[in-house]
Amino acid sequence: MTTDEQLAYLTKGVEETIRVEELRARLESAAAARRPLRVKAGFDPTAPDLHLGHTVLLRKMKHFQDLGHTVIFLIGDFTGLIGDPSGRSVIRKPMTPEEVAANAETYKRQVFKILNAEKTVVDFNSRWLGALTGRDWIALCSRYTLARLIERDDFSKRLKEQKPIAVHELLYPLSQGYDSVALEADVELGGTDQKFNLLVGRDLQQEYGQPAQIIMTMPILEGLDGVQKMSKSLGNYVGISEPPASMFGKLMSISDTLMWRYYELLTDLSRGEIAGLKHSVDSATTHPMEAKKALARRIVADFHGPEAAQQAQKDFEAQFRDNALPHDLDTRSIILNEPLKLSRVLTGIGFFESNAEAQRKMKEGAVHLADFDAAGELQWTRITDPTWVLDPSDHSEVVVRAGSRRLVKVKVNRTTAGDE
RNA sequence: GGACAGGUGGCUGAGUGGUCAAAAGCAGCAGACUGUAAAUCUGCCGGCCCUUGCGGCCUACGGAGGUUCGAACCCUCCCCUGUCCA
Repeated sequence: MTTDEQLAYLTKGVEETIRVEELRARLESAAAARRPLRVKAGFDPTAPDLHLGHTVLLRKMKHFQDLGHTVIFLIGDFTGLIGDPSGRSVIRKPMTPEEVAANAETYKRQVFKILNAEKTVVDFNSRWLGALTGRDWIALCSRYTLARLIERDDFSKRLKEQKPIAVHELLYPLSQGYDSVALEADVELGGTDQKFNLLVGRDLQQEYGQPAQIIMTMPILEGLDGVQKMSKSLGNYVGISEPPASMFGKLMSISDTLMWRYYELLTDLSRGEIAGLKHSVDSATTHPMEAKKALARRIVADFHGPEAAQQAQKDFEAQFRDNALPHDLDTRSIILNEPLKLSRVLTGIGFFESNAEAQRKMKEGAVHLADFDAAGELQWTRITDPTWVLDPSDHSEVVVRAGSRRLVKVKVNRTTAGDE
């Protein structure tokens, strides 16, 4: 591959590269020296539950691996104590080594669905940051200025809005920058929200007599709501370990506009191919829902394989188009000896937060029970009476649905006498 | 250390003695319409209980006390945040 081809491959989908010319030079010198580049990306140790938003970055890391470079998957177990100053933050409780190790394992299990395990170095920044002495910290801090730190968007914004900024938060960019020094990183990847931290790394490396790393920022993926970034805490995410049906369903619920963004960031289709598909939808040749199904199928296949993706689509169509039950219907067992209000059952299986909410939703007509009639046809009955009672002697199992997303089969078991 | 301004439900933000479980907006959930899309309309949106009623009870407006028949609202002390001065 020529350098130009490599550049095109590596910068595809990237929001910003600082600087492309430096990357070119670094690629060339590395090739000449037969030395792989050291490519670093940091991850928070507290959220080992990866979602599609993370895969945008992981894909880019993989591209570097494809070209033979070394990817360092850095777990920020030390910086995790500070917390990235993206909100108001306090000093977090240190995690035990066991917790960190457990999270790292979880990471590996998920990350290697995309990354090549053999070409990935997993490291922890507590290895060097934890070893710094007080003097080392002072030395590190002396190499940067307050004015430059508060240039950071989060800081200047909070300053302007008269919101608090704790002093330790200033250490976050410095610590992350120092990681690059410790690792002698050639390239650091991150989301666009990481730009400031990545730039600090460039500066600090030069302060410590190293060539400045090239930084590449990846777009932040919007969550299912299409507005806020995909995040677990906002609940607008698709986890990469989720079962196929759930992934498929969530992807089908995104807006048509967002669909194109997902096509761009979560599939391997080229821009040209995507544009072609979009044109086909715009000209009413392809129904938008079909385009969305294709997207969902593609993404599910990435993590579960094509057969599972195919099945997920079939189930989806059965459930929402034909009003049937999915194949892998969730089943919950409950113990019930006495008749019990359905509202309590619904709260018990986690459909609703409280009995009060369950009753409210029942009144609103959100709750349905499924039964098979004499002809074996599935019949849905809407239960709007909040006092409706489930009698274990009438039902050994019921299928309940609340809203469009909550659907489960409840097995009603009775304990034998004296078995409490 | 001083002066001043603030701390209300997931967020923004009204309310300054009873009619306040607390306006309004956002977010969320549900219903209708659909393609589990968008837009729109409607309802809900602290908890518990039941006889599901414009029902009863509990908890809640930074914390602790106090005044009052009654406090998010008044008083005292404390904690927290910001601005300016030092």
